[in-house]
Amino acid sequence: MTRLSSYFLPTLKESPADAEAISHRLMVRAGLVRQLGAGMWTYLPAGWRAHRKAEQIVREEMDAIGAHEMLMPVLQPAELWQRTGRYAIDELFKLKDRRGADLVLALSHEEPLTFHVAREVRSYRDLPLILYHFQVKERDEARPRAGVLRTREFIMKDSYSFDRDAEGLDHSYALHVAAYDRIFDRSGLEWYRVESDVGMMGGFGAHEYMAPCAAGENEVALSDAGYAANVEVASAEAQDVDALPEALARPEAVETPGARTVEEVSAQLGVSAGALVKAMPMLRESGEPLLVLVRGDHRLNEIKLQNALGGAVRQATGEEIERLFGAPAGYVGPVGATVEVLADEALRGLHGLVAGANEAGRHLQGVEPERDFNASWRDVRSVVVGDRCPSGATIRIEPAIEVGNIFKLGTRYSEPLGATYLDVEGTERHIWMGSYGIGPARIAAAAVEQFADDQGISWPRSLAPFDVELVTLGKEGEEAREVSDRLYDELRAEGLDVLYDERDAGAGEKFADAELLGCPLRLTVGRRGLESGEIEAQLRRGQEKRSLPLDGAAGAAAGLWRELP
RNA sequence: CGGGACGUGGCGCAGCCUGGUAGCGCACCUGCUUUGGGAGCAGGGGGCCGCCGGUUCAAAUCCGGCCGUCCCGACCA
Repeated sequence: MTRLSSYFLPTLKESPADAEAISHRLMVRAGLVRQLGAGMWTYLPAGWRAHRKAEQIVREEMDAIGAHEMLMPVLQPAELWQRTGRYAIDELFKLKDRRGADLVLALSHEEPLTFHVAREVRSYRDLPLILYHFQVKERDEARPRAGVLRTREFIMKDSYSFDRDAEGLDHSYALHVAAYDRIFDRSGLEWYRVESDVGMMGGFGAHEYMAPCAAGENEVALSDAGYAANVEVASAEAQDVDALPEALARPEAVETPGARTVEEVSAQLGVSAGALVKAMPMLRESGEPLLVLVRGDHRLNEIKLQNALGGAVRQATGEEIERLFGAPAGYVGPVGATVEVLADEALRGLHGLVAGANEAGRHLQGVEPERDFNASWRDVRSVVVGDRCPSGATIRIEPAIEVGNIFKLGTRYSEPLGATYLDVEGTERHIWMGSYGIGPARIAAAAVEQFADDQGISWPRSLAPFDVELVTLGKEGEEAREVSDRLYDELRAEGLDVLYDERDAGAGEKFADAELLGCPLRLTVGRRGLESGEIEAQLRRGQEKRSLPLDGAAGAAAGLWRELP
């Protein structure tokens, strides 16, 4: 029985002062969630219903690819994490029990599941296997934000695939791609599957599922030709530099006193930023200096750089620049450089460039790569709007929230945790793994972000906390109330989840609350409609109103509901 | 972790500069009226002014420290 008069749905007329993101404001205002602390959120009954709707979609599609649901603890021995090297992660909550034993709160569950599989799986006959659970994750986030979008504790569906070899992993990965595509279609979201960085998960090969929305923390590069990648890894053909200076027979020095930045140099010399060579002094993990070059109007993408180098790099400090690169910051350049030089592909074939002269207050004009300096060529810049994707279509960039991710882990965890099996020949081999996450809370919040209007939330049918909100304007003892009570039972008999607003409140207040909560269909029973034998249906998305004959209204409403987005 | 802002009934805010019995709107409770788009009138309840310390005859107000929360950036399985 979900009668609003006895339900816990505390709605707010005004947004909390500290709420910025649309989903943050509306989910609080609609009475779905409440904050307990930074990055710590309570789901109130209606919010939890939406969360569970998302979970159920995920559960059904995981089961459909033969995955098996289970449950693992959040509290875990630190030792497992020390073995995989992930104990050092800053986001990992670490604690001790009363005897002083080291424990962690899991931020993901590769370690415990691999531990179990290592002990139970012996033979190739036990593989492949896909296991999953919905469990709380704990992450000591540097900055929780945007309500429920980035929290320190959240529920995640994480599944893990265990295969005999790389081909098996490819198959498990493909199964997940298919399942995830269906999950996000069913959830009613606008979404993209994009190429992504593997990040701290390790492994090789990854995609992210992104829901475009204003509050998104990620940027995705997209093209009409179907290109879709996180800008962290996106690759595209650069636009030409307009007004490239004319080529010179050899580099010529020019005085550029005080000009250290691209803006200052291009202004002083009157050339476009794209005609400059931006030279960034970096240090590899080993301490080896490395000079990285990108076009002046481009930005270095450190993730792409690290992936290209296969190791970590960092920017050199001012002191290191003078000592290892032989020039003050702002005047370092590739011509005559004594360190390793790595150049971005977008510089290839250009001429008439301006680069640091490796002495204070001077730059070189007319620089030409490959004639005036040698470098190894890599794609290490961030793509920008207007670049061309591999199919030649124009790149656009949209903010988006990551709602799911899939990783090919390989033997990243099976090796340190000893997860092996015996193959047909009796040879011991490491299990090939994949890991796959989905955040139901983010699915719900992304839906709020994508479909909200001035009146409030507008849920997709598949995620709404209730299918129908039934608003009665009749009071106890009146005909309209009796009709509403009957309709409530009939709607439930049609299999619909109904929130019945029979509060002793004004019509305006009820309508406003219904629109704020955002159930896809609102039915209104009032004296006015009954006089002509009708009740009113309002489709939340678009707020179109229709009259339904009172006779057979429940069946008609159910039919209407089934056609909603 | 760097930068910025804010902590005053449940929510949104004023009061602080210039120290002197804490206020407004919404919400809440009671009564009457009202009832298809956040009603009206009357009455009423509720605040360690984030915490600790200092200055002062006197601190929401001035000073110091701490804690908390939000925003930008860095970071982000």
